[in-house]
Amino acid sequence: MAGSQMLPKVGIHDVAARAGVSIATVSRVLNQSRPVAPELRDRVMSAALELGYNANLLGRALRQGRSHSIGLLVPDLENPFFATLAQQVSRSFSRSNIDVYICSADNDLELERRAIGSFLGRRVDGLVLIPCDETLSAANVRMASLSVVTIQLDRLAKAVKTHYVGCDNRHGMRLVTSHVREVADLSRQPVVFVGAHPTSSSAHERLDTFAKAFPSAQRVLGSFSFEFGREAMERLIRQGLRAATVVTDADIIALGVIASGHSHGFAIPEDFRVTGFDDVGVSFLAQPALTTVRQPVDQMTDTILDIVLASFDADGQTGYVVKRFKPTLVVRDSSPAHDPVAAVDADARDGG
Amino acid sequence: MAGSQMLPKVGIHDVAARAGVSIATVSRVLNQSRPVAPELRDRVMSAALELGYNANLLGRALRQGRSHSIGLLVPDLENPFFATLAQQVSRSFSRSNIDVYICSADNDLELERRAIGSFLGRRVDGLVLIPCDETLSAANVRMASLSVVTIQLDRLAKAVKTHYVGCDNRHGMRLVTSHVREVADLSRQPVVFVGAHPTSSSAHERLDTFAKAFPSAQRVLGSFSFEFGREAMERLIRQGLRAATVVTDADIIALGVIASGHSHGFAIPEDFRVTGFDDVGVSFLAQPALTTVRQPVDQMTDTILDIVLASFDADGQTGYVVKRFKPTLVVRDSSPAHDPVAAVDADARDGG
DNA sequence: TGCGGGTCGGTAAAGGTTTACCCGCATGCT
DNA sequence: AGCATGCGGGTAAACCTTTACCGACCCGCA
Repeated sequence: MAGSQMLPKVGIHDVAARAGVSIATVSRVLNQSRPVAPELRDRVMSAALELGYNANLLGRALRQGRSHSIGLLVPDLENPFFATLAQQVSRSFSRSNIDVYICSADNDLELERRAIGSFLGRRVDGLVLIPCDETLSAANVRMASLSVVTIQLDRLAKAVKTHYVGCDNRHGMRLVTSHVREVADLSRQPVVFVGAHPTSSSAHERLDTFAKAFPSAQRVLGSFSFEFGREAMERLIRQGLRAATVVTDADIIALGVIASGHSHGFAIPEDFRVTGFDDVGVSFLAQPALTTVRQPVDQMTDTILDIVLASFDADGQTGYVVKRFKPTLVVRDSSPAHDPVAAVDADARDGG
Repeated sequence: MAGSQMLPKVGIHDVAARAGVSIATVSRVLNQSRPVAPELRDRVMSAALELGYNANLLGRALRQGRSHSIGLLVPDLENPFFATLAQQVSRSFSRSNIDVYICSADNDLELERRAIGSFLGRRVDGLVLIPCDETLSAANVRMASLSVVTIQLDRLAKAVKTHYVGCDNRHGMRLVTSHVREVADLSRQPVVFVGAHPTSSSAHERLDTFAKAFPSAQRVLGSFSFEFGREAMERLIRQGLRAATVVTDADIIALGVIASGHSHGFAIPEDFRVTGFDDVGVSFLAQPALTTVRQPVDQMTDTILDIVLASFDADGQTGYVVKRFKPTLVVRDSSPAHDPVAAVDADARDGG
């Protein structure tokens, strides 16, 4: 059950034999780690080419103690925000010729543990983690951080010291609440929160900040998914809600909310205003385009690259980098700046 | 620039020393590769536990010639269909304790080549590829297939023999065209195609089949992205199109089409009917819910697992597995079965 | 001419495992 | 009692690199 002919694996010895030199010379030519006489160099190069030599990175990593790769562990690839982060981390690191290997923990602590263990066993040079759970992932993150430079991304596990790169969720949510307050005050319509259970630091921080701004507002909690957004909205409508501003803590949830609103014949933003968080690709294509909070993803992933590269040189224990980027509010049609009617006009101008 | 204290790496020798046995015994205990006297076994186990031993998988893989991992290379993680495939491949393989490492080629042939080279260098036990380009990826795929069991997924590179798992795109598109033809014939409205350039086999097959069914229909071609779907629809509307059935070859494109239609004030499905392909998670939340073609993703990834496992036992060159699953048509509101008015009633029944 | 130093090739060790092979011991059978 | 057998432990080789170290050679300078 394999190809027509699996080529016999060719190693550095084979190349050396064919070129009539020692393996050391081959290695030096291939890695340019020391000058080699032009004639030998050519012989080695063509031998390698003819044999189709492909270095065994296991041997190299074993010897060097470096694998030229990092691991990236996300809780769920189907969450488009994490997919975007993954793509962008790959992009940032590809510039430095460091392979990025992505794993999904599938929102499961045991899988998260296993994946981290495998990454460590394969001696990745760095580990970027988006922990599943604010408290329960702590042990997993700690295990990683003891062996390799570890950067938590977007979410932060409690009580474990590592580098962290994310956005200022409290600031982001404050942008939303103050944006939302104007309309809410004028219309005297309620503000409700639909978001993930605060079991991840980002959900936690966003919910906290919302609760401070609207202490008595109703809150419906669930998971980071389309389905939950939809169910939550169904429930609210079933409870008799007919007009409100719905603040969510993730675009995917907001999309579910909007879908449910539509399917019940409500108009957005006239009946319900909706806001998201993250600014994933789809959100500006939602109908209506989603007001949301944008995170500077490429700056974030560039910072991660910097941390990893810095960890290579200075292996003395410097402090931990903790970087929270300021997110920005992107006001779109799902929750217009002032009153819905004006916004509809703006939309018509824009679209027509 | 590291943790408080990076623990010194503990190897099998350390465990052996602490347990007062030889490294062979340690290895045998840890892998249960041969029976060991209970007393020694316990000593080894507790020694390993106390030292926090974590096997170096590089050493193991080097020795065994197997890494207990496979690579999965996708063209673009931000395409939700590929994200779903990736997630599901991970799930299937996690049951067999084989790590799945995901890389994104970012739709770039050179990155694709590099990623495959790295996977091979790290001696993955199998490689699952979704080639970027039907013709230009051939060399990359071939390189992989010469070294390791290679399965092409969803897309098939021309003129290179490997295993293949995908869906019957022609059948899927025929389901769409015959579904669409009824309405089109009645309403005498045009049918247009909006889809990706036929540079991948799936795009190719879908376009082909559509063209056979509607030879004179207009076609707008671009990339597998929201943005393209939107631009294409903008262009069509600018050209004066006011009512039509828009057949797309991917849900993400369909979502772009719908968004653009909405933003110009058209009603869907009354003015424009729209169909997608793939049935990604968002599509049933689209407004209106998207008619699309569903691929049996979990069956597909289970098949991949079977192929890889089979390749472990029988390393004699058996033939290649080529499996095309029959997709199914999922009719939703974006393109109702018969006439739009009836469909709106159905929607109301369903939603209310 | 003799010697110091620089250049560059080779030899061998090291990195962490698994496993083929060997050996000692105990057991059981004749 | 003697021998075959088998169980279970250890030693060392092998997997594929990189690289420290050595040594040969050449050049230039005194």
